[in-house]
Amino acid sequence: MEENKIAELDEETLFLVSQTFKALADPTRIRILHLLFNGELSVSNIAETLDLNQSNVSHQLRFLKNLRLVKYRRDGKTIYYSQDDEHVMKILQQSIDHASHH
Amino acid sequence: MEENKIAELDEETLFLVSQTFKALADPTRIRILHLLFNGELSVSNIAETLDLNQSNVSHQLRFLKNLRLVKYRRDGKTIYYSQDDEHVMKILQQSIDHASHH
DNA sequence: TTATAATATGAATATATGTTCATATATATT
DNA sequence: AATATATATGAACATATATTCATATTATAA
Repeated sequence: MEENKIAELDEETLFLVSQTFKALADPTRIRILHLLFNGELSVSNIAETLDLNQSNVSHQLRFLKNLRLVKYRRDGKTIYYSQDDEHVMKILQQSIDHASHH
Repeated sequence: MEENKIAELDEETLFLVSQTFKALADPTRIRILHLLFNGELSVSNIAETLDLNQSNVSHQLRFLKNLRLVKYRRDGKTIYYSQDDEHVMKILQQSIDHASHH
């Protein structure tokens, strides 16, 4: 029988994983993603709902967009953001559930 | 019918979740936890294996211990660390698998 | 074209974080 | 008791990060 040895961690995977968790490591970004559970929202809508600076929200959304955790569509002057990574959203949901039971 | 509305995020849960993901957001800590998939290891063993400063490993282990992601036992001069949060370790494993397929 | 609204961007800044260095603590050995 | 080994700790430092401010961009409406 072979040992159930865990595979090596290559540099690229390590970077990707750490970046993804970094996205989830900030309260503001968690709140934004948490909001997007309910569906797409405009930047100003997110900012109002969470009582955040528009610029701040825009910066954070860019961060999330670069990691492809969210996507957007434009409708006139308004840009609607929505989730774009089921796996990460599921992990976030699980972790919130897990943490909220304490 | 009611809408499937997502519950509010209270301050404490938000903090806990962000802290947990912060633990997973650093490459060094990911490498340490990844090593611990295979079982308990001493501080010096971790440091050697990952080619890290002993002090650095010690600091990171303290961080992980404070979040109860790892636990330790002493045997003489040696202290052995091991994983202590199945849920988080499962999430890490999933995320590594997910990321390594790209 | 001018004005208005929604969003994005870059610079500035304060704070957080990761790592190293020097040293302290705890245990074992002689 | 003196020495050696394993780990922990605190200070220092460099870098990263989150937020704000001022302004640019893009699209609509007057």
